[in-house]
Amino acid sequence: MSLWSRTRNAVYGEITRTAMELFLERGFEATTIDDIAAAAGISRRSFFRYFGTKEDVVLGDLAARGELIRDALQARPESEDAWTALVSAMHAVKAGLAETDAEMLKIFKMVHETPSLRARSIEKHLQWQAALTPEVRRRLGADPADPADVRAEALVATVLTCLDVASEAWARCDGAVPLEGLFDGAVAAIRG
Amino acid sequence: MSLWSRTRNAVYGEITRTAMELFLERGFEATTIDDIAAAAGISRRSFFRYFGTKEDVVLGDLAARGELIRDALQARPESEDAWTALVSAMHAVKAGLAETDAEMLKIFKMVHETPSLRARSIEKHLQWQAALTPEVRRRLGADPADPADVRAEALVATVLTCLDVASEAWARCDGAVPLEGLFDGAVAAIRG
DNA sequence: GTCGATGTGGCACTGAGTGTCAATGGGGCA
DNA sequence: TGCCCCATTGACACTCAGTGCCACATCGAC
Repeated sequence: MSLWSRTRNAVYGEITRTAMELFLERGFEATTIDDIAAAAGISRRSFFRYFGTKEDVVLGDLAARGELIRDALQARPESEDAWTALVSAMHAVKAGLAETDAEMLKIFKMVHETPSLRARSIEKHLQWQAALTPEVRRRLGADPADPADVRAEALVATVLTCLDVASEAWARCDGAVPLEGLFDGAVAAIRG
Repeated sequence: MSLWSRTRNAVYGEITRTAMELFLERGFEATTIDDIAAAAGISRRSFFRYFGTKEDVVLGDLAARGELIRDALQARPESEDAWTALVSAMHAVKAGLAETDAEMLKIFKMVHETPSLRARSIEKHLQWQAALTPEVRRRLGADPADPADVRAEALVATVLTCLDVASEAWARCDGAVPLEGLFDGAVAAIRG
């Protein structure tokens, strides 16, 4: 058990490192799974035992971040209104995906430039949305079974949209303006 | 010229009709392009001369709708603030994609249930966003070259998000609640 | 040491999407 | 009418992502 999971984690990390290196070097679409497998010293078939799709190598841990935001949201005081709590929760998990800002910037740009990555990234955001909505529904005192009550969905989706807009602007200006400020700017534009 | 474009339009329509029939009958992913081509009486290769991807058969004319919304937005009086103009523009183009509400509901559900369709659909929304942002920027008096000014992007993206949330709720409750009301509910939740 | 569970590689397959090429057939022109 | 240009088409081969299957190796438990 211990050895198995250790080697598994090691292989997982090795694939991720190797693949990201290739992606950033020659581009996401120009890198085939055969390339990654060969460079990581595994078989093509084994790659798919670690990652469901090529996109998951880049966006894999993005799904887990949804849980982080949800936890941060639940930690917000009950006295805060839903909108404020959501915005505060987003601030609490602003930690990056990559080691450095420069690397994160490269990844962001790659995601925005590659249609399939962009699409998957948005799918992940939809998962965040699903993870956050119940708590917001609770705070609003909405009937969880009422499908016509879209208030919680609207609030959650809008805050995530603000993050999206901020991320895109951050990548567009090469990280010159801090992401946090851009997010606050977007939030302020919606509810000044 | 005339005959060519006429036959081309005819074939285009024939593929669309045949494919949608198959999609609604046995599902989007269970229908292969070979199935569509065979049913429409064309070759597999010709299918790709009319549609870039299988998703485009379902979402093809969705792209053009972005231009419609932009035109509706430009038609709004200058005295309206950006948010109100955007919401009004959305109302102006609420016309459906399908003949009947029942058919539209089926299509909506298919899109929401199929990951690849869902992703493409959101990509189209991003195109709408790009089409609408310049006009909103103008109305806000923002510097078109300032990448750090995210107000216009935030407003546009949020209104489109409201539409998305409303559409999903509409499909979830089987069209029992009118889409327009759901959209208004989402908008009110953001800016009551 | 044997047994079951788990990881791995190899192979074949489906299905989307692309490039190429020869054949067909309409439209314009002498 | 005959000829040439050009768009469309089908057929074939190809790349690449992703999946199912099977045989083999290896780790841990008994």
